[in-house]
Amino acid sequence: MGESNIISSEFYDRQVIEVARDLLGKRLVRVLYGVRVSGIISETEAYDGMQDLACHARVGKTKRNAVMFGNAGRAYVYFTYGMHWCLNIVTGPKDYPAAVLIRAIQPQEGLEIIEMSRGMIARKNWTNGPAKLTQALQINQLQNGLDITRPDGNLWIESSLVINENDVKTGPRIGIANTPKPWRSMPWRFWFEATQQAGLEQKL
DNA sequence: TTTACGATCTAT
DNA sequence: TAGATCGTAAAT
Repeated sequence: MGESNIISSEFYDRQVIEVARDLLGKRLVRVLYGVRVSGIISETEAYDGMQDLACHARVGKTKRNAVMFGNAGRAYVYFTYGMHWCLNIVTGPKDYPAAVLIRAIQPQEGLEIIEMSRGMIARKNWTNGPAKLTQALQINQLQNGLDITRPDGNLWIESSLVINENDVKTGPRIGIANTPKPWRSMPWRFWFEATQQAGLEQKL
């Protein structure tokens, strides 16, 4: 099922900032009902260790954030705002809590399943937010701690587009207004405009 | 046990 | 711009 180019743990076992940038253009793949459901990662954010006061790990290791303290290449899926699930990929060495939040994807495969998962919502709003894409790909607490460097969990990331440095935008992370400086303004959000990417716009 | 607050989304 | 909605971690 096209699993030959699954990204391996070496990719994730690096500085979280680098991984967050390099995940742009990669393909997030979910297998549901035996069908590939996928999208190109178009927006990410890096959360970097206990000193980063926007990171869940700032309070130390807890039951909730324990996965972040584990090996790179695992899914850290957390529940927030009483109703939403968000997907992160753990990076860096064991016992260093860092992860990349996947904030948006551009749908590519399994559009019927995405439409079914998202209900009667405008197509452009299917997966343009961290809790929207988990809804679209049916990701929840069952995927927390999952090894995404293997195909058997039905969730992984494949190499795909290469995004030019000129097309990468950066800025402060979203939704952390109460986080102290300098962490509130660190430019650790990465994204690219999908329509600028040749080959991708035709598929959108 | 109680409280305050979210790494958000949606309708208004 | 505000309401939904509840797990989590710290305070009581």
